[in-house]
Amino acid sequence: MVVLARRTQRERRDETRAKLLDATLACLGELGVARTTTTEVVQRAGVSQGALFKHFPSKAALLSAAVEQLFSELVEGYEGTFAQLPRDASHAFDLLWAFFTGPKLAIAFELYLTARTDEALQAALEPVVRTHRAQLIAHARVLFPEAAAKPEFDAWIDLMMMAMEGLVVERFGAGDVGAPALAVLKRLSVAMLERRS
Amino acid sequence: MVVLARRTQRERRDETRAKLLDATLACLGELGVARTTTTEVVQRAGVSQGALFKHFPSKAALLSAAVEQLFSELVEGYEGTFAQLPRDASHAFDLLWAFFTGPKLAIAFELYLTARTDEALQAALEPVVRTHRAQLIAHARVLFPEAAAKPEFDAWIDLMMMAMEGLVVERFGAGDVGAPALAVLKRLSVAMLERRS
DNA sequence: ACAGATAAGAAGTGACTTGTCACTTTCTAT
DNA sequence: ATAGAAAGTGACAAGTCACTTCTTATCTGT
Repeated sequence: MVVLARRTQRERRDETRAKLLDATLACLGELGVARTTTTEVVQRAGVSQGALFKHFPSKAALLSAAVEQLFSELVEGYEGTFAQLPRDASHAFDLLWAFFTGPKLAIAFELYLTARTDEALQAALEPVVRTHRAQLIAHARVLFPEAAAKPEFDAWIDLMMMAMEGLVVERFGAGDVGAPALAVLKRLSVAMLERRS
Repeated sequence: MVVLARRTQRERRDETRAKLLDATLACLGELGVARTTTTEVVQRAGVSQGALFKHFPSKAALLSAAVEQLFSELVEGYEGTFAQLPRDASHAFDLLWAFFTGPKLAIAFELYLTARTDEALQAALEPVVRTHRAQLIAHARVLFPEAAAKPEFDAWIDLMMMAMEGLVVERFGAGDVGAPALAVLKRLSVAMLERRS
C-alpha cells in the first residue's frame, strides 16, 4: 500500500493536464503529427483514455493547447538564453540558429504545413505564431539598439529568421545541405546588426 | 454497350498508373498528407482499390512515385518558364516567387517535414530534392553568367531559395505576413544578380 | 478463334483511432 | 462523518485505414 500525498482537486487536475500536454509535445517531436495518436499520448502520460477527453473535448483541442504551450516554452527559451548575452552579433546569430535547429521549432514548422489544409489548426496557430515573431523582433531591438534605428530593421530580422526557417525545412527533405548558404546568411546578418545607421 | 477504343496492355497499364499518380498529387495538394488516403485516391482516379495495389505494393511506394513525378513536373515548369526569359533579375525573382507560392512546392515542403519522422519517405525524397536544387542553380548560372562568376554565387542562389522557402512555410502558419522581408530579399537578390564581379 | 496472361473490379479483413459511457476513486463542504 | 462534486478508469462502440483475395474483363501470341 503506497501512501500518496494528498492533493487538492486543482492540483490533480493541473498535474494530469500538464502530463498530457508534455506527452503530446514529446509525441509530436519524436513521432511527428501523423503518428501522434490519443492512445500513444495517454500511454506516455500514464493516464487513461477517458481522462484525456475529460480535459480536452477533442484531439484537435489537445493539439491546440499543446501548440500554445510549445510557443510559450519557445518564448521563455529566448528570454533565458538572450538575457545575459553580450551584444555580439556573431554569437547571437549562432544562438538563434541553435534554436531553429532544435526540436521545438521542427514541431512548429510541421504544424504550419499541417495547418495549410486544416482550418481549425490554422485558427489556433495564427495568433500565437504572430506573437512569437513579434517577440523575437522585440528581443532583437533590445539587443541591437543602434542597428534597430534603421528603417528596415524589422524586415531584416524577419528575413533572417525566414531564411533560417527555410534552411531548416530543406534539411529535413534533402539531408544536411545548405552550409554555404548559412555562412553567407551569417555574414550578411552580422554586417547588418553591427552597422550603426 | 459502349464502344471502347482498343488499347494495348501497356497503354491500359500506363493510363491507370498516370491516373493514380495525378489523383495522388491532387489529394496531397488539396487535402494534405494526413487526409491523403488510398480510398480517396482511387475514388478520384476512378479505379478500384485492387488496381492501386497491383501497381504499387504499398501506400509508401505510391507516395514515393508521386514525389518523383512532382519534382519532374517542377523541373519541367522551370524550363518552360525561364526558357525565353529576358535576363532581367527583377522579373526572374518574381517568377521564382510565383513558383514557390504555387501549389506544387507546398506539397514538397509538407513532405519534407513528414520525412523528418519517416525514414522511408526520407530515402525517397533525398536524391530527387538534391537534383531539384542543383537544377535550379544551374538555371540561374545560365541566366546570369556574369554574376555566376562570383565565387559565392551558388551559395547566394541557395540562400535566396531558402529564404523564399521559409517565407512560404511561415505564411501557412501565420497567414499572409512577411511582405517587408520579401521586399528586402528582392532588393538584395537583384543587386547580387546584376553585379558583375 | 482461343488458351493463357495481364489488368481491373468487388467485396472483404483485421488492425488501429477517436470518442463515449457506466462506474470507481479522490477530494470538499457542511 | 458523510453526501455530493470532481477527477479518473478501462472497456467498448463506430468508423476508417491499408492491404488481400477472389472474380471478371480485356488483351496477346499462335
